[in-house]
Amino acid sequence: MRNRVAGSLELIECCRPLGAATLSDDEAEATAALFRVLADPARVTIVNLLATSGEAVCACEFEPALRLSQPTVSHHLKKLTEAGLLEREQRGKWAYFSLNPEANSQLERLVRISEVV
Amino acid sequence: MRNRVAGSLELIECCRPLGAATLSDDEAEATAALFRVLADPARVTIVNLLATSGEAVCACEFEPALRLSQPTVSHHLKKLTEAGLLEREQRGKWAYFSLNPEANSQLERLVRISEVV
DNA sequence: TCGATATATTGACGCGCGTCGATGCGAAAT
DNA sequence: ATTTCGCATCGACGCGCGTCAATATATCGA
Repeated sequence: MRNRVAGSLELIECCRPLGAATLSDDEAEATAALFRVLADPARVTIVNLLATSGEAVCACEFEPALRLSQPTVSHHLKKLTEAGLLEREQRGKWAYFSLNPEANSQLERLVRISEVV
Repeated sequence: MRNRVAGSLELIECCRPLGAATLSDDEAEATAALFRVLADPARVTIVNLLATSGEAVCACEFEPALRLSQPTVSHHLKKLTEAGLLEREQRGKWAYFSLNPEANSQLERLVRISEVV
């Protein structure tokens, strides 16, 4: 703090002190983690493709759409699934992915950081 | 694509081909860039503090609230300002920051990637 | 003008992440 | 059982980012 002059009791305010944070350190980290999952153009595209598709999509379809190697696509799908945004379903030897129904509410939670609750 | 067996005309579909992406490469990158700006707990906290404060806040207040050095706080404030989420105002030797009125609409744009337009 | 204070910039360091080739694993087909 | 195919995992590489100390810049007060 810079509002107390050394050797004096006089107070010099540069501004009103901030109230306590409404987000704990853990909550801020969790929110940032969710943002981090979507902070990549490939993962944004995957979510958008699934949203416009409306149904489960085979993993092999993303490779040409993203123009990325198979291990990289698998890596992105795993990150999105771990974050709870995607659901994975095994059909024979194919893996199908779809948007988790709770994805929208998770994203809406992100927007609330800029709104007074 | 893997739906055509070599040496045969038979088609084996693993799934219906995806339609064209509704997001261009540039749009996906721009969306990811906005996510990336908020993919840090310090920046999430800054936005949240400004939202709950409701008014402009002196830069010096963030240093104790975030428990980060002054150069690091300045770095985060710059990133948020460059992204159009914050507005900067000089008052004497103090720098005041506030939420850009367009911040909410920018964040709402992010949510739409998971919704069919 | 000179010193003090607030903020921005620079340079450097370490860590995490996106990416790929190689490999492993499981399921289906022959 | 063996082969083939789809996907996951591993190991490695390069790049970008968060962080800080040091320094520069700017503004105010004496």
